[in-house]
Amino acid sequence: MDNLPNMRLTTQRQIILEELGKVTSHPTANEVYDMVRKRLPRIGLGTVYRNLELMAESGIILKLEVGGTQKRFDATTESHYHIRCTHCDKVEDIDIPVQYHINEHAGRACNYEVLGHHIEFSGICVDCQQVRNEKSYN
Amino acid sequence: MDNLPNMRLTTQRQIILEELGKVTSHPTANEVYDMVRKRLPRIGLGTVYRNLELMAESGIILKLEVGGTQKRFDATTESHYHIRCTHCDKVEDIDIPVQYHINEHAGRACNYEVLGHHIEFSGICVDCQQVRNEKSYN
DNA sequence: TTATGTGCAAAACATTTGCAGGAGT
DNA sequence: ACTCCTGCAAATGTTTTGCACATAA
Repeated sequence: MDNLPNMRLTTQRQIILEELGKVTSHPTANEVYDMVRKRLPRIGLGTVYRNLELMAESGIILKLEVGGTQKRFDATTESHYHIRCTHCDKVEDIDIPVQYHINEHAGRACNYEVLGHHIEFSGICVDCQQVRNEKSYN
Repeated sequence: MDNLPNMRLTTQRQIILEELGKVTSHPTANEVYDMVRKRLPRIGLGTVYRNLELMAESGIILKLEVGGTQKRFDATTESHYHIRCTHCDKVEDIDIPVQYHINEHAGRACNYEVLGHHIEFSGICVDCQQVRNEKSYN
């Protein structure tokens, strides 16, 4: 945040960043709002959106352009991949090596100036597998 | 559509499918609505949404869970990847081989039952590169 | 005939924005 | 002081839904 000129260090920004840093989930703006509101009850949802957007632009957090209806945010900016549960829509990190070379691959295959890529796996998380198994015993 | 029991072959469905098949772009529901409305002026946007969703569920079209604010749809159901322009938000197919094996990779790395994956590249399309070049001559 | 589908309009969400007052620098 | 930022509320944009009527099977 301090690497951006004209970006003030407000209480709201500090707390948003702190709360985002506390979790390993990939919360939506609304979830961040709920977390932050416990410490700053009067904060506005607009402020949360504005600041998550700004921080993502300046690169101190990551905005996940994943499927689903809501954007998600992540305090970790290192490149990594995600897996989303098709049942409960939870998003988790997945620990497989990032395929840096496929950007060049893609660059050769199209006329775009390729900037990056994101791999999103879909599957069924352990919790939802469990629920399914319990159901099949009925 | 005919592989689904209880799914009637209505004029609306046929035309939605036909129009989607005509284009190689990856139209949003609203864009499909505009295309279809030229032939069926009284069709409702809700009908378009309902049917795109149903067809995607039954596997005769593809719903792209890409970034951006709107869902996009594709008459091609074969697995392939996409690139999205970070300037104009256009989505195009990208012709690099699908990495079937990385699902197994992912399966070993997490406890999910991995169902599939999608790679979304981001970059700048030729049109937007052009615009940028023109601007820099000012 | 009857379950399913449609058009229309309203509702439900997610996100953005305008503005007057508040707070970092 | 002088911007930039915030809270609030209203606006916007996308998708879903309720319902009475229509229509494919």
